[in-house]
Amino acid sequence: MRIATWNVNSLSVRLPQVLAWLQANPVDALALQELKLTDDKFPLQALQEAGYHAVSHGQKTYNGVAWLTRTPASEVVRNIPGLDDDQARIIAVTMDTPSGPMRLINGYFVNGQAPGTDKFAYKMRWLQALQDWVRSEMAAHPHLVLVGDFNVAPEDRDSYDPVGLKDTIHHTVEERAHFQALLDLGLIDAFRMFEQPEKSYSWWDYRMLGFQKNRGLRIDHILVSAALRGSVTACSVDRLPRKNPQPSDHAPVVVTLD
DNA sequence: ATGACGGTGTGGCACCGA
Repeated sequence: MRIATWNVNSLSVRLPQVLAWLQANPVDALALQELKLTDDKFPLQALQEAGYHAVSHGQKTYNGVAWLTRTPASEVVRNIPGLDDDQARIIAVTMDTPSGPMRLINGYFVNGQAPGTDKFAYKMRWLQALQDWVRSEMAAHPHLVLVGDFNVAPEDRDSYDPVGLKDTIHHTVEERAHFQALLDLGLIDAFRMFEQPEKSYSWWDYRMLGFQKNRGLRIDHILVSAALRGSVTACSVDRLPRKNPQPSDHAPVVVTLD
């Protein structure tokens, strides 16, 4: 079984690439972020014709998340329960698998702009609410995967310039502590379970030849619960879509489970 | 220090992303 996450930076623009990628990579579930469209504009039919069920939590202009699944999804939750949030950043579903139900949480985490700003304070509040909610989700669902665009580079090796960017957004002690707190709940960073190429990233700035120079960040993650750890056999970034004409600035991350 | 690129909205640019 394969599960993937991809920040597509506008599903309207990227739909042909998503369909092409799914044809080449027929994963069992794909989490999308930054749809930048409302649910009434969600391309449900095209995705169904590609063989996927889909549930979305859309929003105009910004944010928006969705799950595409091979089998129908149930127990759909949109946004963090109890958090008053006008931004569409979370969608969670349960998917039946051969080894039982699996809880799939997809997040488009807050960017945060810069430490000291209102947006950074919102990021901290949001991360705390997420942590509290994920804790309860894990108690209810032993087989759980938390994926998405975390907007956090967990360690120095996840950044092309950890010295120059020290304490800037994605690199702050506070953001990294929140990422660590998710690991402390018992989640495991699937990507780091395996040997990886040095300077592995999932996002590259559109500007200044960021991708060509591999000036990127690893901010898109797949975390798995302890009960799933033994079944994870691979996890990697697929850089190919970043080479497309009109690419998203993010590349998909894929995990394989037995 | 700033902007660089790309997407969106309703515009002649501003805002946001990371």
